[in-house]
Amino acid sequence: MPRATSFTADTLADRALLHFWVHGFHAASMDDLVRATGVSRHGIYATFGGKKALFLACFERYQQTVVTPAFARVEAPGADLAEVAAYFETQIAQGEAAGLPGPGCFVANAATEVAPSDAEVAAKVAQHNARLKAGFSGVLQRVAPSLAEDTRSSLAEVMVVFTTGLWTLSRCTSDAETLRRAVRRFLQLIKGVAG
Amino acid sequence: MPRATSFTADTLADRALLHFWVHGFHAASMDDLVRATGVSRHGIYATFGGKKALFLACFERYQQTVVTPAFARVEAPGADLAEVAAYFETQIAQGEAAGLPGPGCFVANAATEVAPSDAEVAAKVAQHNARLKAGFSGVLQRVAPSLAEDTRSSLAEVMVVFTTGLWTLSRCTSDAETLRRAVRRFLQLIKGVAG
DNA sequence: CTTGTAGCAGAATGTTTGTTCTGCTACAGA
DNA sequence: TCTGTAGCAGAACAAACATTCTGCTACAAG
Repeated sequence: MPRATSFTADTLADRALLHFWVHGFHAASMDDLVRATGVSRHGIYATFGGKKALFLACFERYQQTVVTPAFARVEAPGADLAEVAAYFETQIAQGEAAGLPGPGCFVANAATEVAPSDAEVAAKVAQHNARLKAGFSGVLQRVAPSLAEDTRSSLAEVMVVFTTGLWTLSRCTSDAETLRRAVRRFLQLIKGVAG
Repeated sequence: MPRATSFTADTLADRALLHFWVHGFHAASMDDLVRATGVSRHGIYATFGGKKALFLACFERYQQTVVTPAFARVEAPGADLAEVAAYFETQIAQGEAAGLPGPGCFVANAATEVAPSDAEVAAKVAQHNARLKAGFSGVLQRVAPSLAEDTRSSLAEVMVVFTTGLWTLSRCTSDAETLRRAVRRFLQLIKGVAG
């Protein structure tokens, strides 16, 4: 029997994700990725087949390990705006921990850099945004059941837009406290309409 | 006397801007830029010195030819939220005219792709965001002079975040009408607090 | 029309990219 | 202790990249 592999597809994707997240797709070379993951070129190609496929795997992994845990509380039955606040806080703190300017949101980065020239990534981004909108919409339904459906829908859209802007700015703004102030004020605006 | 140049630095930057705007920095090769601008490699290098310098010139040019005209009405004395609405509409329509998914905002794109690894670009992005905030803050001061200063400041921050998200989404969302709905709803939220 | 300057197109250069290949090594079974 | 399978590190590769160079060409002045 030959020796076992020293990594799994998931651990490889996790480490590559961190690198793509900070540096983006084009600026991350395979040499960088080999260094960052500790996995040989051969290992990466044998596992995923290429750079683009690795990127897509990282996208999936980001959903599973970052978005789902952070957004689950918003999607949970009974969630209200406090859960939305907690979601924002989690992601801002994550950027802060990585040393600001933070990496922002992997999906928002991919939307800007890769999606315009890649239909596969664009579809995944649209799917992610739809998920956010559904989550926010659920909270609004709970907090303000008397709201008309199209009002709720457009408010959820506003929250998606705000969320996206937050991650874009957290990539180049070195002041997490300003972002926190904006989040608090934004949630007050929503509360003003929704209850 | 030799023949005159068939382009000016400004027209060259204008054409390169369009290409960078849609494709981003890394995905735009010099070959692409030569094709897109109609200016020879020699001409580009003689005028700006390199790809990075060309990109910075495009940034400057974007401020002059896109941001300043579109944002001037917001910065004008006497501007109110209708001018903010017009600013958003101008940029959404611009994306639509370019064929959605639109190119978004050149600055927001640069913030995501280039700023994290380039201090010069990061500084320009920060400057741009400060300008937006100042413009929005001026409108709020006019519309709601009774608001406390820190309330106005954080509301302006919220508007900057929303604006940034709007351009990021307009790059991958094929539905300008949804963005328009979100803009209308967002301005209603602001009005609810400010006037 | 001649002339000479400087812009132009495209070839050439050296580096870096993504990808593939090769020889060696670790290690589970006999 | 042997054996052979399969992972590993690094060399090797072609393509693409930003940049530089070269010979030709257009054109304003005389």
